[in-house]
Amino acid sequence: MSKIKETSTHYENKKNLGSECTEIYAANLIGGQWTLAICCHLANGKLRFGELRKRIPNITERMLTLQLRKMEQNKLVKRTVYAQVPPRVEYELTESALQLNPILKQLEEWGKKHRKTMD
Amino acid sequence: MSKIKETSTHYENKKNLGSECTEIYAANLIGGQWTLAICCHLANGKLRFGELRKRIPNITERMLTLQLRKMEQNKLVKRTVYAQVPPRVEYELTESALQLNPILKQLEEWGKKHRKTMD
DNA sequence: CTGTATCCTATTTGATACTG
DNA sequence: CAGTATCAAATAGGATACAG
Repeated sequence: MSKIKETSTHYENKKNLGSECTEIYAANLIGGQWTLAICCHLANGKLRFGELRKRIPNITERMLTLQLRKMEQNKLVKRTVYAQVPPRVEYELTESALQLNPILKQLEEWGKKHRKTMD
Repeated sequence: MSKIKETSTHYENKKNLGSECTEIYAANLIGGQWTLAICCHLANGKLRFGELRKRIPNITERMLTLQLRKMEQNKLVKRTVYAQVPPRVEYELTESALQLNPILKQLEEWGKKHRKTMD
């Protein structure tokens, strides 16, 4: 999740597609490899960093951090830091992200049906 | 869109996420950079290769071909070749892809609202 | 017209070690 | 506990030329 170079054609294309077409913009928000996995696990309430890490198989600390930061920027998660030793940080979905849930449910339904047509 | 190496951890992770969680599987299907753009333009009926290329700004022939092939594999588009000279190839959305449309509409609605919260 | 082939750059993800 | 830093691998995307 390195910083995207703002002069590349690739960057331009992605930006243009997203700004012209809102469903593309939305798909880009949830399209990260771990984004929806994190959403699933936060759907039932807030979790700490370490809890998320344990629940999501194979994710590295690095990727978890990067995804959470990106989702925070995109206003999909809220991050709360408690001034303690040892540190305690909790993550939860924003109001906006919660409104995504019914849509994801439908996507899941569609995916189940579609999968059957794939054999 | 190079061939994915089936021994990499990256590949394993992606596969596992997609097979456990159907909404992730579905999101992966529509997550390509040009996938939804192509869907939009095919939503109102079949189009030829060249028509698609003209309507989608900045896409190269290479990327259009790659995306269409991927979508064909994923059973999102149907490809019809007419045995003529010069060649004529038409693309159209499959039944299954058409059922995705209402969901994309909702995603679009959500995106519009969400965008406002981003300032 | 509808693609392929080749080469190259950009971006994402992973492994590992380390810090406050 | 909750991250960062660094380096390397893998994947995606783009430019251009060319073929059936």
